[in-house]
Amino acid sequence: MRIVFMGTGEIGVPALRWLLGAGEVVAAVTQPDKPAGRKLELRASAIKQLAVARGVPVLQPVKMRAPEAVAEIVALRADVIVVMAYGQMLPKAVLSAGRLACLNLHASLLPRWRGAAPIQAAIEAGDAASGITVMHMAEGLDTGNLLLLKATPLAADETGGSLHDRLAEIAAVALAEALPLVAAGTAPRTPQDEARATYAAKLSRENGRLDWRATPAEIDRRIRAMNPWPAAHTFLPSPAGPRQLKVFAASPQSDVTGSPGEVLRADDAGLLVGAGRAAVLLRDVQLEGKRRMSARDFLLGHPVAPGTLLGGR
RNA sequence: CGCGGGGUGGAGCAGCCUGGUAGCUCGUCAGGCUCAUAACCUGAAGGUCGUAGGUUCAAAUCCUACCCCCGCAA
Repeated sequence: MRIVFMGTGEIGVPALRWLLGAGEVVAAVTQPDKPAGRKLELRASAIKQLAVARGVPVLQPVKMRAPEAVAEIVALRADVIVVMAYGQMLPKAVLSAGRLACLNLHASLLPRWRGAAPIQAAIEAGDAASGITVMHMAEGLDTGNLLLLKATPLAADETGGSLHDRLAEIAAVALAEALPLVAAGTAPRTPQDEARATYAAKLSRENGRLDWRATPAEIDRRIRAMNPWPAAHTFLPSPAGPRQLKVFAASPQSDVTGSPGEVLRADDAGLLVGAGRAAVLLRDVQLEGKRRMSARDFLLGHPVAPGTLLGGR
């Protein structure tokens, strides 16, 4: 089977790796290298790096909708096109460029959490489970007919990072189950229930801003969802002005009461901060310019007096 | 040359501007107090102050180059 893999994000790596071992990957299509990192050096996507390492041809069209780009894809005469976290909407001409199918792997149980940030959305919403959906691509945003879904329960301490990594592996397994069905012509094509569709918009740093008026449980979910990126954050007052403090782990404290954002206690256990009508214990933090560390270590060198108000800027 | 913070005993930080005995909070070890303790008291070990040069009588501190870590922005 001639397979074309289209993807950019790290989450697609296990799926591509599985494909490389299972079939004939005739090309990997990924976003152009972009300046990234502190030096703004050009960086190749994780997908490109893997493809190059395995000697698979790489295509990096700037605009997928451009006629030349479409022509390039069509010329590959793919049997199946597999898309995961590619980062661009695909024109109809590309969707139909796969002889048997054009599949998309999506990191949620569709139709819940269509869109760019389904992983974080599931955790922040407190969902009991997430998963991978394999669907036949359609022109809309994650609206294709369903082929199969593989669910995974969310742990109490689930983070965006842990779920991301797990779903990446599940995606490979899901693909391994879906591909034979496609080859046999027996792949299901179940329309999504539009009424149950929800959307997870692309994240920005603002999504990580902590609102201390929220309940401890909500704050904990946001912190876990945004860990490690874009990371939940608040602001710590200092003589030089508010400094950003990222929070990577915290525990809700229902038996403590404090006003929103007020530091109630700072000790070996961490920073106890008023949240909603209760409190949250910050255990893993990172001050801007510093490395991530336990709240305990942080406090050794950055004493925070009880009464300090977090969040103001 | 995208902007900025930082590299100081095991950990987190101060000291640097205004060169001249290495400081703080913890940790570790030993002893003491205590019914006991993560509490308290006493003492001890442990540092080429990122690397390489330079200035100086003298450099953690000033100058130059390089390496590494991190925040922003992408």
